[in-house]
Amino acid sequence: MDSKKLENIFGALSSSLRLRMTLLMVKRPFCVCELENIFDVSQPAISQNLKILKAANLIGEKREKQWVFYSTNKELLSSAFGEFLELLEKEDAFIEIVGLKISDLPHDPQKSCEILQRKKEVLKSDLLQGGN
Amino acid sequence: MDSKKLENIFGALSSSLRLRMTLLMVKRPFCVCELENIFDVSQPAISQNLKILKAANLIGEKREKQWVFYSTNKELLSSAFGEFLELLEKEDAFIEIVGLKISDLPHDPQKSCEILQRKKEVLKSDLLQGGN
DNA sequence: TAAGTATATTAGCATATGCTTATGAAGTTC
DNA sequence: GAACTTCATAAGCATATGCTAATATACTTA
Repeated sequence: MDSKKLENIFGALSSSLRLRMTLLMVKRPFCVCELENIFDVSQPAISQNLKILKAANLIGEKREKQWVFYSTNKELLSSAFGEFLELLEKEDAFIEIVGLKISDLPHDPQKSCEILQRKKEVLKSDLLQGGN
Repeated sequence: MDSKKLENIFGALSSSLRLRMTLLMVKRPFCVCELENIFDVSQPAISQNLKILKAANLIGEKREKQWVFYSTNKELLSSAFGEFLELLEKEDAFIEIVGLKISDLPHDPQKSCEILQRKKEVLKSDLLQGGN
């Protein structure tokens, strides 16, 4: 579970529609035509949002006759949140994320900013950035 | 913790920059000028993203001399995720979210869709929608 | 109080998102 | 295999998002 996967999960759950769909599909599998009527958006909108949830691995699908049933992957949610909370505790997460050791930076913001500015000029910015 | 608050939290964590900022500020408080140099975006971009994190209550701020120090509200994250997982288990979450009892819907998608379509025509859509 | 520093806000712009309508593809049923 | 149903994809458009540059505000210090 890298941070890109977490980003996708959080992004998938950041819309009201997808959050409600996720909370619904945890109860039992639903097909697209049911979801379309429950949430009062067009069928393509449902499909598109299911695609986003699926890309985040938050739902699974199962074809049955002419229907496709989608259901929430509850285990993934639990484990993702758990791993995120672990990441918060992890002492060296700082290094992985910004390429710095926490001990490199004094608490005094004046000194800290000087160090960072120098570092910024030396290092290429792509070492620090991971896109958006 | 209603679903709107969860939405804000997930939205706040759905960008790479804000996710990394959150993981960083859990280690110790940081001021804007430090963050600006760490993440190689402009100072206004940092302030704007801090504002989003703060609106989701994910960070707290503490003024000290001319600096404003921001730090991650770790407890909120734990409790938010916990409450979301509880919501997934909650039997009647379905009712709150879509205004229907799960027992109203047969598993047979053909019958289920018919019921939903009738319900859709009867009920105003604003009972089912919560915006995006 | 003037100058300097840190942060916030505004305006503007490029890109992303999220819907709708139209269409395509795949499976079902008669 | 033709009509029907279900779902996915594409095109188009309006709005949201996220940055930068410019400016304002607030605090600090001499």
